[in-house]
Amino acid sequence: MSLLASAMARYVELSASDQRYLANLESHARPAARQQRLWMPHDRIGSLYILQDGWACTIRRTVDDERQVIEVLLPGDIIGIREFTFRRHVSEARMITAGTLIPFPHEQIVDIVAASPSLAIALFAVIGRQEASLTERMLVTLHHSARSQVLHFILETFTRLARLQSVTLESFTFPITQRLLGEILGLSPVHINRTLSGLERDRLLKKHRTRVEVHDRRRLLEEAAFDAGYLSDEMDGLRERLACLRDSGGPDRLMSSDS
Amino acid sequence: MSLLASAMARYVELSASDQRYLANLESHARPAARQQRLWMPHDRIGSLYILQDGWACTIRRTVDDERQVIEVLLPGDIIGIREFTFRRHVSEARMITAGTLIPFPHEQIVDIVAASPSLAIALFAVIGRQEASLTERMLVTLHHSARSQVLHFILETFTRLARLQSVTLESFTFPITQRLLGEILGLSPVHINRTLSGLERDRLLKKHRTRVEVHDRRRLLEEAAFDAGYLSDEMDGLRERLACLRDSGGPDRLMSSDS
DNA sequence: CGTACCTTTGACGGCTGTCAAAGGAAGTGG
DNA sequence: CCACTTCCTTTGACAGCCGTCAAAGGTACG
Repeated sequence: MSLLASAMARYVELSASDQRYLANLESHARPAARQQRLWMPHDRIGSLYILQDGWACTIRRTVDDERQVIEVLLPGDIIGIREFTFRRHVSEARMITAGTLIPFPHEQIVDIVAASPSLAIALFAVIGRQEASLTERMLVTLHHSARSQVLHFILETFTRLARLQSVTLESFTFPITQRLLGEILGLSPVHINRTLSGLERDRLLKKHRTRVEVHDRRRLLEEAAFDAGYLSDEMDGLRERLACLRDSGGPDRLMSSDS
Repeated sequence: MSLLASAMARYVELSASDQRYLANLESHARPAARQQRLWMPHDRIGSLYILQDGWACTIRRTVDDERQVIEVLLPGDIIGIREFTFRRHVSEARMITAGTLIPFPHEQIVDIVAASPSLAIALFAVIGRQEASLTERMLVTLHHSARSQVLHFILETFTRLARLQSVTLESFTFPITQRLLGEILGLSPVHINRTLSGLERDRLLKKHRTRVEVHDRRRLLEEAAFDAGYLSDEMDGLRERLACLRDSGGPDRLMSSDS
């Protein structure tokens, strides 16, 4: 199954035509350079991008031109789904590492929603998880120390990575500079540096270049106050209701606008 | 047109059957007391509520049992739309003032999405605005002083109110205690008090009981760094695409599960 | 090989939290 | 209608986390 299809299948059953549709979308992948910009604030909404490979992020700027990263995107995520109902972007989007993108026009969401209730609900689920992730970050940001925030973000990212590929806490890819980590958590790069030094001094973990090595898993989990509940795939009642729809013979017109 | 219908009609054209469906939903309104709880964390997802009258909020708790308000809901908002794709609530929801609620089972979203692409897209638009509001708060929270945060929240709330009823900046309803304002912005009630005192001392505005009176509109706008762009109703291309669907004769089965 | 960016370290200041206590307002029950 | 209780508001003192400024060394990319 394709990357996107398996992301959606976490939430709903995909019909054969749903899967064909998603596979077809993915057939137009193209490479993206490190730091490449996908859009800027005030740009008209055009393409959304499925991130097939690499890391990306969306960014907002304050009036003082400070940067705040809103979300960090990993393979399988849809870049821009947050804003497709707006006329213009408020955020900036760019690649963090080099990678691969699958662009598709934002109006196509309308076709997807019209043709497949299952995919529509899966999109709601995707957006809901993104939003939950954001509220979780807000909670940690407003009520915990810089140290907890750093640990929390590292654990969250690890958990998301672990669903995509085989990774171990002892050492995993983490291509986030200290400056960028500051822009994610809303902290100054100087303070991020002090915090990471402290974590290394206390033998909790070490970040070197583009990797993180966890040395004391138990204390890490303790201090991070991380509860993966908000990343849960579980839904309630919706799959069953969708099944009813299918049994009663809903329409299936997804491939009609196929390119 | 009903409250909910006009909220949705901001984003898409509603067919006669869409409007009938929403009007039918609203026929089951019931009163809700001040401070009434709608659900608690870990409750199974059951009803969503359309807020017809009064103010409500959703809340998350940190591990230290501090409270963080995630969203403040005004008449026309859907309480719980954020979490309907989860199995259990992570947030708490409760009324701020007394009001009126229209409950409906969360699975019904599936029927709506299956039957009306327009309503489905409108739901995406609603969720998108909520999320934009959240990222905006995050931006202000992480990069501006308590004073700016307070001004920003007051202006945002005023702007939302102004779309519902005729209100003037000079004096409008604001049933938020200083403690609650602290829980919204992630600040201590003590500091909220100092900040409000400062704003009153500087002749910017005065909050007394359940009202806010703005004395210096110009400086308020200046200091709040408020840009209403993220509350914009505008969409791009989606209405047109929905119109194409209608012309090509999509299904219309909304009233089939009517109660 | 040079330039730009990232990391590291020190000094200093300020915004905001915590603790504590008292006065005021509002809702409750008799 | 009054008394009581609870919650909200206000004020002062003090501490600490984190931002800013500055400078230097390290690393990577062109």
